[in-house]
Amino acid sequence: MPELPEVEVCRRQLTQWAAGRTLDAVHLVDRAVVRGELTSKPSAALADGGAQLEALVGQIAGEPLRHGKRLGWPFGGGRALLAHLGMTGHWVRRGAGDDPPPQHRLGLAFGDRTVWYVDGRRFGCVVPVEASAMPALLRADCGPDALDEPLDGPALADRVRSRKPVKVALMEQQRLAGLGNIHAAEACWRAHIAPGRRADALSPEEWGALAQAIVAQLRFAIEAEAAGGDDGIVYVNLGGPNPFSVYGRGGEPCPACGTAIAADEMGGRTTYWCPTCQPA
DNA sequence: GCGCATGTTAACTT
DNA sequence: GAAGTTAACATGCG
Repeated sequence: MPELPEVEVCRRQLTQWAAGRTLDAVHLVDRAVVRGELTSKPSAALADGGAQLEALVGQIAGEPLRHGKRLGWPFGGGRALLAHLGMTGHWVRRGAGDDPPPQHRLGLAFGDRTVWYVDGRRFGCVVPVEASAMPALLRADCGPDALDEPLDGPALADRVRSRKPVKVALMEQQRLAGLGNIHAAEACWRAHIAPGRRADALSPEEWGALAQAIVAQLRFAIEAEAAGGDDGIVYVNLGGPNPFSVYGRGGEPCPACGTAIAADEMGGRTTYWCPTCQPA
């Protein structure tokens, strides 16, 4: 599930659940979630991953940082974890004696509660690193954070301009860190820009509208998702009605004008837009 | 069984 | 070099 808003909600929950507390024990259920670098391949498991995590026991957890879709979580003793949620990763909290949630991969025990990393599809991972290196690794190969380092129209144009469709370029983390398939499409809808427009064909006004739309979309999503339960993430896109304006709504009426939402493949991902509000 | 899925990356083609 | 396509990773769901 995770794009920037989902990762930010995880960051806030980990802060609330663990920051300032001593890590009492580690339950490494699936060794493959500990990797030597941020990668979606479980086959890249770290050989001594268990020992690397055990080295954190007895240390005090700090407050996690976020850049784009990544987390960087400092611990005492000069250690830290980088984390990526992949496609299905999330963190939940349970009582120490409770059954862990299904598909639990890693548990971190703090007092009478355990924080579980859950990831059905196993594209997500944690990476043990030195705390001093963590901030740089956190943003390596990434553009500015789409929420915390917002760009104005001209700066956004400089970073995102390319011959690719604008929605595809918006998803490239080297240009701008944090947008994925859902929120890139939603931001384009908010800005009245067709996702298939070439990212070198937007006017200055359109770049300005897109810059504002990105921040508005991310703030909206974080606010909606932060309303989730205390013991686990409730993503806006899990269960319940679809909260998005165009994503996943092919054929349904546009919430603004009633035109049927269009769906097509773009850069290998299904893309949704309103042909009236977002004219080609 | 089939197609699809919110992420990332490598390999190959145009 | 830029951009598009496909596959791979592993799993669940409708």
